[in-house]
Amino acid sequence: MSLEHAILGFLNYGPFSGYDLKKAFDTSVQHFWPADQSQIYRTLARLAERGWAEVEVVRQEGRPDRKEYHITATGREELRRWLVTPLPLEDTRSASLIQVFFAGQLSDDDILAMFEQEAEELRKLLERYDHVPLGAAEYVEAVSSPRETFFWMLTLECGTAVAQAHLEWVGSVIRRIKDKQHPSA
Amino acid sequence: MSLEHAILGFLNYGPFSGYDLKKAFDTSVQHFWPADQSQIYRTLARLAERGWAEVEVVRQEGRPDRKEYHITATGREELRRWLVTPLPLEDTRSASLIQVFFAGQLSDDDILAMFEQEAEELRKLLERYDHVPLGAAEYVEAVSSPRETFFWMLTLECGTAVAQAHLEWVGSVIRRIKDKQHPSA
DNA sequence: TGGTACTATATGACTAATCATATATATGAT
DNA sequence: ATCATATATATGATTAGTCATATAGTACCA
Repeated sequence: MSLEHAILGFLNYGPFSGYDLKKAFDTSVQHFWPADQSQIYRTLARLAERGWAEVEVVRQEGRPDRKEYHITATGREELRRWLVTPLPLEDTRSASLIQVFFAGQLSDDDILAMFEQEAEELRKLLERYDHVPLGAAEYVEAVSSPRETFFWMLTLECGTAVAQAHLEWVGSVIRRIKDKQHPSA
Repeated sequence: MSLEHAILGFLNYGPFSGYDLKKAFDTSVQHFWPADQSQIYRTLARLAERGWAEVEVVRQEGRPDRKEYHITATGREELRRWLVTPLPLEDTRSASLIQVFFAGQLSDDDILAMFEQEAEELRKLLERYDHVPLGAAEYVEAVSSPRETFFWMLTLECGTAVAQAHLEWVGSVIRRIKDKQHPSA
């Protein structure tokens, strides 16, 4: 499971609580692996069960107790093993391409609206990508290794490149439909 | 649920059995919506429950009976409603980007191997895309509307454009690492 | 005193999808 | 004979992920 290994990746930088992890996910890897709070907690419990992490309950003043998870030697081995394991290409599941596939029976106006809307979403996505580095700044400082930061930024580059290509394709489709360069029946 | 509507889309062309649908999915929309056989059957049962399709048992000579599903008027309405409903951008889940994110701790050789492997997978994917039209030819003939075919081909165009952009990004990363244009620590 | 917000963890219910497997009929090849 | 293959449908078990909700401590403000 990938979430397990993403969490191990963070734990390898230092101890995290579930609460910490949720914030870390939301500000750094959310654009390619969104994580649900309850799933993070359940996965942490599983990591402990498997011996990949150990729990330390930390009392705090003025705040509820935290359960800090520390990566173990076995956990490090498992992380390393997974990081060098070739992954099969994940298969895409795009509901919006289902809409495109069956769009022939809609009017050109409906279709145009559909694509315009998708273009709009993609532009918003690209803008959100622009703001990720600000959110991740905290973790960049904490780890503060230019090498780590380089690879963090690569993930953003990838998302941007793919979204841009997608947006360009949508643009080309809109142009063709506006110019009536597509079969009407 | 998208699978429901993808199935409705096919039923709108004519009656299908679960067996037919599985073949139709595998040869036409699999590249953006792979569908499991057992899930198709369960979903068909649900479509009938909801009144979006009706079952007709067809006896055959020399073969087991087929259960043909026919779309109903309500089913057509539902399909039409869904097709014009704006969909939120689905969030990406890329395990391989998790690997990239935490790749900093690996050696350059390990990292290079990882990206080379991904490039290889993407090239294979692009080649598979080239062969989709042949598989879909049967359905192109059955429906035989240039307009329908146009939108079918658009989904392939999209997949190709995105995969190509992805591959180009991987290539640029490989080049930078080979040229040592990245932080070593 | 009440309200809100933040920190922190946890569980129950559900859904979509996958995997393995079962069942049955018939054809054609070895 | 028997084995593989194609046609055809179905169920049980499991997993990953989502959503809603519960609980509880503390702080700060009105």
